[in-house]
Amino acid sequence: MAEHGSGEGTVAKALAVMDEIAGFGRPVRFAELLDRSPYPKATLYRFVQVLTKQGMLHFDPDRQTYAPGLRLVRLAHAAWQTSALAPIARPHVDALSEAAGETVHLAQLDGAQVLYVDKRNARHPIEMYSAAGKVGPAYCTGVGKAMIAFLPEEELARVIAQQSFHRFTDHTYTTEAALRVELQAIRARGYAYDREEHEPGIICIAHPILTRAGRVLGAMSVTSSTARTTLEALEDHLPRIRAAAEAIAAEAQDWRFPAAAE
Amino acid sequence: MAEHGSGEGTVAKALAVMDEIAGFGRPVRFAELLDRSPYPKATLYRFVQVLTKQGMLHFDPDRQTYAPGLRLVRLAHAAWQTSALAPIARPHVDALSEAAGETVHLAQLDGAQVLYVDKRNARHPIEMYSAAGKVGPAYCTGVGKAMIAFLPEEELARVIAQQSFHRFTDHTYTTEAALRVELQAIRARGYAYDREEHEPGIICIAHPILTRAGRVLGAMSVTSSTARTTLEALEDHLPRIRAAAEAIAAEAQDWRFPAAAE
DNA sequence: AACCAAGTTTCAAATAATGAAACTGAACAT
DNA sequence: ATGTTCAGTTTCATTATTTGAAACTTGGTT
Repeated sequence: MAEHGSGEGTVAKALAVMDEIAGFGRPVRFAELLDRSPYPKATLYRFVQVLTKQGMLHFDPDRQTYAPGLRLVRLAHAAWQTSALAPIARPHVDALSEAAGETVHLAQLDGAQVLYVDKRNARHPIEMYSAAGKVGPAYCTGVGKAMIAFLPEEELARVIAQQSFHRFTDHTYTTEAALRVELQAIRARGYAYDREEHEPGIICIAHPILTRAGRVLGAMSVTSSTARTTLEALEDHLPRIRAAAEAIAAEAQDWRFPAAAE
Repeated sequence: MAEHGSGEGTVAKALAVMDEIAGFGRPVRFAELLDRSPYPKATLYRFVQVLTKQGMLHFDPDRQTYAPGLRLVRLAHAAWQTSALAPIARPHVDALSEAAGETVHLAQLDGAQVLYVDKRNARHPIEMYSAAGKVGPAYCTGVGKAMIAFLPEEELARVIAQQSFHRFTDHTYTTEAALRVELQAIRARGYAYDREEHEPGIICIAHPILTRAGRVLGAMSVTSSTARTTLEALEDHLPRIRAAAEAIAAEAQDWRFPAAAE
């Protein structure tokens, strides 16, 4: 009856193992995993076996290492395509980066983190998965703040509770109170700035993407560096960003999937 | 003791549900899923609940639909990055498409299917997830044939047994016997052609990526259309393709992950 | 108000997950 | 050769999770 701490479902545990492996950022040996894992050898072993047989992990027999598997890439493809935001936003992201001549990010909120779902880079035409799939902190990025500012209070509280408030730069807001003041300003203004809060020299202007009902779908930002421009200059792009964000919201809202064709 | 047919592990079942949902290619309602699912209502319900809580599925409360979730995108990012092939191959894929002025595909074998892990398009600079993550048949694509031709017999037999041999075009090989002859020719030649076997008007030349020991890592192709060129003309790119494939193989082979930096 | 369909909860029985310990086998040292 | 260590694998009685029929709730429809 009473929660005993060990009852969170087999699926959840298996996925935690996936996260662990993905977190390494490189192929790992079983023993390395075991060190970090709360599970006994036999249990972890079986998880890894099952996940490998399922294609969620790939085992390299030469090096005896495990890495996230191809089935994930297949599933993620479906996730991206099916998402109500990313495919719709794509042409707008393209157009915006073209017009602004700067890097454009499209992000969604994934729990308490920011997940970049698309990116268009100004110089190099684009960066692939390296961009899509990356996560970042919500409390000190333009897109992060633009999204959480418009969350209902209950959810916002949950998200804030999970922020690390690590001081990345001198400009990082490192307390809930300071962040709350900033979020209030963002709500009043309608969009967010990143004043080198996450990375020195990197600034951006970020706009939320909201449904008519005010639900947060994502955010979009135009990013540059202090070496190239200023926040004031970036603000020139505001009308475009706002227009793009609103267009995306409208399309995402009205959108129904076409009846499955072939 | 005896296999009872119903014992394949909870994790496997949950992943089957994921596949089912991903297969729809659009957000689905619970009832739709239930129709196609072998599980009773309560069981499927719990799976969907758990997967949603885990972020593997996303539930749209407005439309009451489920779709693959953001956690997948995060995990797939790790899969792509960690893969011993894709990140290494990227610059080579870039260079090859630049030099050839044609579309370049990078693929791996995922079970009996071809999974495209990267793509560079001649005209538009690139296509995102829409390309990476896509799957195709192994028996009638250039990259597919280039890979399976170099599989050890035992594995090849298993893969061939899983091919549909659907006739996509007049040129599709539709029997195992015919395919076996073609694979023999590919082994002799060292690379593969696609003579409009999958899509009318689409031709390509595909080269396997093999370790020194002969293990299949993937394949790479230069693709064009009969409207623009001929197979003979495409063959001019062979030296480049071969060089790229060999360079990738060499790098992938020697590659150790850098000691985890920050 | 009665009906229906979609979604949610319950609970005893059936099944699968658990993990300590024993085992295997390779790599290396003696 | 022989022993030692360590990484990886298997076993099996115990434990706790999953299962699914059925009952229930909810919201929309006739």
